[in-house]
Amino acid sequence: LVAYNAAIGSYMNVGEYDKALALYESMKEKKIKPDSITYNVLMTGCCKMSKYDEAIGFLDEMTNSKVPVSKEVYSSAISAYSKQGRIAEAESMYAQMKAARCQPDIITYTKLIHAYSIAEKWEKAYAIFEEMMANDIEPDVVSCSALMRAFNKGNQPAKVLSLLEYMKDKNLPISDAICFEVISACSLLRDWRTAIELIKVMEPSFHKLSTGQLNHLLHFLGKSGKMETMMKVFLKMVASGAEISQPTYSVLLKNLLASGNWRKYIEVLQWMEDTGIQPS
RNA sequence: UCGGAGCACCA
Repeated sequence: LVAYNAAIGSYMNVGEYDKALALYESMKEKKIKPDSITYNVLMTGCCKMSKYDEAIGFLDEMTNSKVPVSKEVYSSAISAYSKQGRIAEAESMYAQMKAARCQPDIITYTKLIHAYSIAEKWEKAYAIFEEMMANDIEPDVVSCSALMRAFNKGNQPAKVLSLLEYMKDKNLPISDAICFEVISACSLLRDWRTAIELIKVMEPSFHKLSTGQLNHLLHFLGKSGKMETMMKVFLKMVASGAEISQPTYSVLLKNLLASGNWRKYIEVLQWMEDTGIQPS
């Protein structure tokens, strides 16, 4: 059983849905009864490939064959529904979970918060967050970032900033995800000063950021007219030995052009050529 | 053996 579960999971991770399914069929032929882990692996695998209906299909098979539904499976089902925008069904899974006396944990709560963020219901997301705390579960950095996402999508940037204060009080680390949510919030509030301060705090860990994140940062700085800071960050990227690719140059050039800084524009174009990157 | 958020340009 364990070997089957692991193998099905591996096929799912590399996108071999048919092979995973074949294994599932073969285990049934051999009278090996799939357990809740088997079903959860199948469901999460389906979700990764956006096969949500198939995921729900496995949930049905699971309940039909009386396999007990674990909290992991409830959580996966909540995601499967919410990612399709079926929030009512996600809510009903949560209700069933409670009815089955299955204790939601921090991951379940985070998925619910995320579900409401997809559904653009920040009030509901916040209510889940409070429910979680009422159940003596301490928010962590992931649940906070999920709630921040919901706040930003609902145009509640001030709430993002107060959540940030809460996190500082609790000594929660400020992850890069949190940072980008806060930057988005500052952007909505046109509060560049707070954003720039935050970027300064992140500076020592620039080398850990992905290229996408660095480009996002440059994009934000440019958009807010902080050309000097943008160039400074860029030079730090170069100095830290990061691979600078064409999209990074595009962001720089676009912003320099928009701000009318054509001298710098030409200079950057020159750097780009020097490093052998073709302009698109 | 299984479950959670976030990541730019372009499209």
